[in-house]
Amino acid sequence: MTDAPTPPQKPTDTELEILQILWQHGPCTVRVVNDEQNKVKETGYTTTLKLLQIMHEKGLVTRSEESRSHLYQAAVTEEDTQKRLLDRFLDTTFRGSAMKLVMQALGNRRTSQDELDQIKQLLKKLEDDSSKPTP
Amino acid sequence: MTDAPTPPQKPTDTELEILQILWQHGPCTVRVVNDEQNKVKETGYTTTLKLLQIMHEKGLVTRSEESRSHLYQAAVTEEDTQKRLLDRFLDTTFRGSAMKLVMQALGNRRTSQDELDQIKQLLKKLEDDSSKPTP
DNA sequence: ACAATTATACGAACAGTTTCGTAAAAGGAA
DNA sequence: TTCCTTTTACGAAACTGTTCGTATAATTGT
Repeated sequence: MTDAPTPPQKPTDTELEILQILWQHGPCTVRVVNDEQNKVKETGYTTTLKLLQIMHEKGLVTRSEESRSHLYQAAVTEEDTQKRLLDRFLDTTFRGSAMKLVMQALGNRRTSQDELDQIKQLLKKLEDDSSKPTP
Repeated sequence: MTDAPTPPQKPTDTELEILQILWQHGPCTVRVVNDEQNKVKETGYTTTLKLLQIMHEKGLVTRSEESRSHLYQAAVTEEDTQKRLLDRFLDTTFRGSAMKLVMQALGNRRTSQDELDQIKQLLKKLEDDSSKPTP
């Protein structure tokens, strides 16, 4: 092994958009990523290319150069990234109060009964765990 | 009235840190804000001053120039800002799924029984409301 | 009144991000 | 082969956000 042990970098907004595309599509060529971006916002092809190259340097994506069109792939999982960003967001915006955030998130948006049930289930589990923390 | 009807701007990270200080302390002089910042991270006085001036231009803060040391005050409420930022964060990071965010937030951090109770109460209220949406 | 301190204003340097023009290499079709 | 298309690589411009040096004005103390 030579390098890139941990890529604990905070992706920028645009980088996150690209990661979303990669998470949803799996390995993609620059062309595919660019097409996806253009569905939302006009973006030059070399702009997308450059971004992917930079993300590669940062270790956010890996790439296969086997075929002429390189295949880019997310090097970080969606959940890890969400967790990292959520931690940061919670601290900077809600001063660490998960509860305030949860209350706002549930209050602001319409949540389906099915989703509410899932949350209730999690709450029950959290309460059970807290009664026997270290088994 | 002349201007500044709505300041719907997304504060930068540093601006948010300053807003937090203003929300916690109420109207502050540059000196006070700078002292607070220095408790966390060394920051030059004129750096703080410049930031506050820019935030003033953007309409994020108001200022009173009555005394020589101007008094700066948040022009946006903490809750409005949290709501705005949460909406954006939810879309960019969790693709709009409030549930996924809530599950992560509750799962990642230790939440007290009291807080869990508050959330359960909110869930009950949400379920009640959904049965009679428009009274 | 004078010096020292403290404030504001302003502009410029710096760093990071995003965009794009242009060149060069690779491949495919005529 | 030669031409056309697609791709990568590279560098520089355009932006944004942050930091700070310096000038100037107001205030205080001696």
